[in-house]
Amino acid sequence: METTSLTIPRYRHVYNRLREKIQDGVYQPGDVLPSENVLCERYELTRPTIRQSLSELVKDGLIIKQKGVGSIVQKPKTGIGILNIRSTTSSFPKGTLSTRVIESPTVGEWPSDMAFDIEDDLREAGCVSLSRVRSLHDTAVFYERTYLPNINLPRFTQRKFEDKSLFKTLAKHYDIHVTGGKQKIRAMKADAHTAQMLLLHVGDPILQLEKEYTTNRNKYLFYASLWCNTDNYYLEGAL
Amino acid sequence: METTSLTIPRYRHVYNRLREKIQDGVYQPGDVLPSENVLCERYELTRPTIRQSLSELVKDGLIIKQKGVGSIVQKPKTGIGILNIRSTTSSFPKGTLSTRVIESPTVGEWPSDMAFDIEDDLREAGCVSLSRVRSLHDTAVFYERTYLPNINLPRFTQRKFEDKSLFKTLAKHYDIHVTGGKQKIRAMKADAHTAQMLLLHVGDPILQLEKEYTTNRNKYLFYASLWCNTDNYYLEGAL
DNA sequence: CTAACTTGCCTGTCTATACAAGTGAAATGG
DNA sequence: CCATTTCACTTGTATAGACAGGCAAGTTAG
Repeated sequence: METTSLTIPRYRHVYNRLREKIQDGVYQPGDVLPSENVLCERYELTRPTIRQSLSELVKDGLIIKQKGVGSIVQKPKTGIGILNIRSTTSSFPKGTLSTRVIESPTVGEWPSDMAFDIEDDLREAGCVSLSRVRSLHDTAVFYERTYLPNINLPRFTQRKFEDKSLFKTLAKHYDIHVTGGKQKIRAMKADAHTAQMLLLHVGDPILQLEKEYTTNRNKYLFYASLWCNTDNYYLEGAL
Repeated sequence: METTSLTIPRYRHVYNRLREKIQDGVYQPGDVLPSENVLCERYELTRPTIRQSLSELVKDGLIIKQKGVGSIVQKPKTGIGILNIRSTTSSFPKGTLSTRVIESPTVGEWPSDMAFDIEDDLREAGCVSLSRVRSLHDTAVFYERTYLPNINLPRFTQRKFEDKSLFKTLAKHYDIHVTGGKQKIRAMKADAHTAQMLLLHVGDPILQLEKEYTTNRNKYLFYASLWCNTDNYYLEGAL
């Protein structure tokens, strides 16, 4: 019997609430969040749990903590927040990012020029790939190709990703949660295809990211390649 | 009275030990680290403390954790590990990275084109800047300019950074520890000066990083600009 | 021999508590 | 009025223990 853990951890619940309040402007940049002890009372949790929520906000760069002072809300990012682990869509305020699906999910082979080594199990299972272009304020900012192992993903190729994020789809329908990963970054010249996708000229400098995501499912990794136009927007992230 | 905290936290001590053992090959890639309970006994600490050490190793991408299995050692990075918070020198095995000082620490003004807003206090204090070129296997991989506020840094301009890292110098002589930060990344064409530093041609695609570091000292921030040649080495980091 | 079950080990989550140490404002004393 | 001390509040570090849930190997029943 598969016992999917549909209960989200409490620290994540608090993280979500606080993040909403920061992104909605309830807590303004420069403000100090309620102290850890106050949050303990408010959410009826103990301090280690609250601290775990706050440390996730630090990871995202939404707050910084100062000993003897508190948790200070940071100014929202002006660039593209895809350096950290959150899904792309959740890195932007609602409505600012638009997505165009170039290639719907298709079953096929793994690409030959993967930036990461993949295990034989995954290679044999084959690969589901899709590609999208994301735009910010009507300028194409990045072109993304995602590769997932074709294991236990019933009806995946028929799903739509227009409005939903891939991360949420994986979580909701397949109980797959991203737990971590690695990335590689380099600068390169745009080739013909990428230039077309990002509305640039061939040879323009673009930024390439290769990502490997680990999940709660043992040995289930998936991959994404991104090409970014950074003429107007930096990539941003916390250290 | 200044009471400098010269005792390092225990979780950091364990982190350092484990990291040494991983980088020295005592624990090989694919190996499972001793379980948390075993580490508790070995270092005579409790599990939350051990877990904090391990979570730092996860941040660095040195291990990943798998529920029901353990902490699995990852393959060492083949690229440049400057996306995370560690100092540049500590991101490389000893002896692989060479540093050439282009401009020794000099007191002057802040640059006019800073990627981050700086507070008035810092601006008025003036700025100490230095620049270095770092090479990996005889190829120049990045050119780095560092900017520090000129506050309480006696004899700083006379110090040498040839062999020591800036992070260690700040920690040892001034008790300044880096606690976090932000970064911005973009792709651009090399200008004349950068091309000369990195032995490239003008117009070649290079990667630019702007970093803002926060420290344990209240309101003491410092900054670094990096230009990277990613022709041969990716930038790598954990998510 | 194979499939189902049991068991032990492992990490993930959470509680309850304690003390150390940094910060800033209020109280105090000259 | 100003400098110093005190104090309340904050986060940082650490202990001790509990229960859940994933994983793999060994055991047992068919």
